[in-house]
Formats: sequence, C-alpha cells, structure tokens
Amino acid sequence: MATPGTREELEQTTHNILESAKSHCESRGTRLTEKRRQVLAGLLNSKRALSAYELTDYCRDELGYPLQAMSVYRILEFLEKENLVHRLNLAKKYVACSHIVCSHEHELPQFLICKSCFKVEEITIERKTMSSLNNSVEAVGFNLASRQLEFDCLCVGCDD
Amino acid sequence: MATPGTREELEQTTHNILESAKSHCESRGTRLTEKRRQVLAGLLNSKRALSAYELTDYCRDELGYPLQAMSVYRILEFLEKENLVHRLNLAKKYVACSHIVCSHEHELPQFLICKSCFKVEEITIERKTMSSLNNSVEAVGFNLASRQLEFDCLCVGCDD
DNA sequence: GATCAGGTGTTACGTTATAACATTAGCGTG
DNA sequence: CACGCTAATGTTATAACGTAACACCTGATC
Repeated sequence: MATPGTREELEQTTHNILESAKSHCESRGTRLTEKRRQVLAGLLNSKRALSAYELTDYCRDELGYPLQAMSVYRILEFLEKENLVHRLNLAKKYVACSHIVCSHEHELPQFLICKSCFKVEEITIERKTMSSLNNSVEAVGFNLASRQLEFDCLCVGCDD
Repeated sequence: MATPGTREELEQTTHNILESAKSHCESRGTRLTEKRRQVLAGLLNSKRALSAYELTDYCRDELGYPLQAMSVYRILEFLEKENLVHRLNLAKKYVACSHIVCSHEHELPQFLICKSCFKVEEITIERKTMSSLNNSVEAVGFNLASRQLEFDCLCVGCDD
C-alpha cells in the first residue's frame, strides 16, 4: 500500500491497525479496552514519539477524554507487553510499533530518535554489524539488555 | 600499569588523575576549583556511574561537604565540557572519563551500562562496524547525534 | 578600591515515573 | 440473578531527575 496522503486515508489506516491490535489482544486473552485503544490511537496518529504526559494532553484535548498520567503509564505498560508500542528510554517517550498489522516475524528494529523533534525512524541494521557489536560487548563480560537499540540522532530537518 | 589493588594505590591513582585534570583545565584557561575537584573525585572513586543526587550524598557523607543538587549539576556540566566526565543519557548518571591521564587521542569510546548495578565499561567498536551503522542511519535521513553510543546491558554479575 | 566575570548559594518549579490504596467493570459459576 | 473473583481504572501522594531565575561572593584587572 502506498503512503497514505489525505486525512481520510490516514484515519482509515489507523482504524485498520487498531482492528489488528484488537485481534492481537483477543488471541492472547487480553483486552484492548476503549481507553487503551485511545492511547494507542494517539500514538498512531502522531508522527513523533510522545511522552506519557503528552498523551494525557492528547486525550483531554482531542478526545474530551480525561485520563490521568498514572492511567496512561499503566496503559502504556500494557501496550508494551503486548508489543503494540515501544518505550524509548533515551527520549523517555513512546511510539506505536510500526509492524502491528504484519503477522509475520521481523528482523529486530533499531530506533533512530531525533533528539530535537522526536521524530522516530525504525531501521534494521545488518546482521553482520549486529553480531560484531555483540562480540565486542560480550568480550568484556556484558550482554546487551535488548537487541532493540536506540540511537540519539538529528533528522535532516533539525540538523544545522 | 597494573590494576591498582590496595586502597592506598587507588587513592594514589585518583590523586594523579586529579592532577592531570587540573593541568588540563589550566591549559584551557578554566579552573578546577575545590568543589569541582571533589565531584570529580567522587566519580573517580566509584566503580559505577552515579547520579547527580548520589554525588550530593557523596559530598555530604564522605567529605562533610554540603553541596546542593543544583551546584552538582552545574559542576557536572562544567566537567563534561572539559571532557573530564561523561553524561550517560540512558542511565541518567555520570562517569569520570577513563582517559584523563592520557594526552594522546583515542578512538571514541562506546559505553556499556549495566542497567541493574550501573557498572560502566568503555569499549571501542570496530571502525568497520561503526561506519556500517552510520550508513544505515544516513540512508534514512538521520545523523547520529554523537559517535559515543550507549548500550543498555547486564553485566555478568547481574545477568540471571 | 571600583568594576566585572566567573563561581556558588538558594528557592522554586517542571518533567518523568511509581507506590499505595480505593473503586468500578466485566465475567464465570452456583 | 446474586455472588465473588480478577482485571481495569481512579485517586492521591511522593520520589527522582533536571532547570530557571536571581542573589551573593570572590578574585582578577584597571
């Protein structure tokens, strides 16, 4: 499918992803409740990573839906366990997983985070590069906590 | 030089490093004041990364030297500009640079941070690996904000 | 000794995150 | 349907990390 352009197309896409997310939860015996759905939709509609507090603002402003930070954190924790969102430690923000609609397995993504505008890009680095990195890490008695690395970046728009 | 063992040897080493740091500042027209020296010493004497607030505790407890968080942050900012300490964004903590005494240039270090005990190891990854990574990043219109990467890890002691 | 810059003290506040406990909603079972 | 269990959410308080703003002090220079 081509990159969606109009607002209608975007919402259609978001809607489809939310349906996929719902099935995903049902198949795992968990529930994508209305509020969880709203938070996920907030992330899906954003081009950039959002903090938990930005999501509470989103719910209040866009949905007329008051949702306190505590609840948002709990919901994000749930969504992360379901592999529907990723928590970005470097930015202290959250993004929707970009592969919710795909059922097949993916290479593990690495996250490029623009430290200025918080735009996020998922890339897959070469297997060879990853294993070379892994060797260096293990050589000194450490293990990568996650294969899903985060890199502090500047995107072309924000780079001077 | 062998790894220092006794407390005396360790303190001797710390002392030498602090002298190097002092010269380093003088040559750049900046001042390694007593408080800045104390904060740097705190990091040098620690096997793990410390937060700004842990450093205020260190000053209060170990030195009988009250130093408020605000001051510690300012001092850390100074020390980082002088390349005497590194700020670890992932851990939100700080470590002394492990190359203060060396005058020659180094390959840029990458930091392995144990997310459990905050032990930090500096490694240098292969130039080839680094440039491969860099290519993947630039291919999607991003630039690494720093060549000094940080990796969330678990050290052998903390790994289950 | 007047002035100026750098360093530090002090207070307040903003942001991110979690703990603890109360309440409500949904769901199966008798 | 009523009961009771668990999951989900509400509510309040607080911890940890970080910065803004302004006051004061000290040391160097003219």
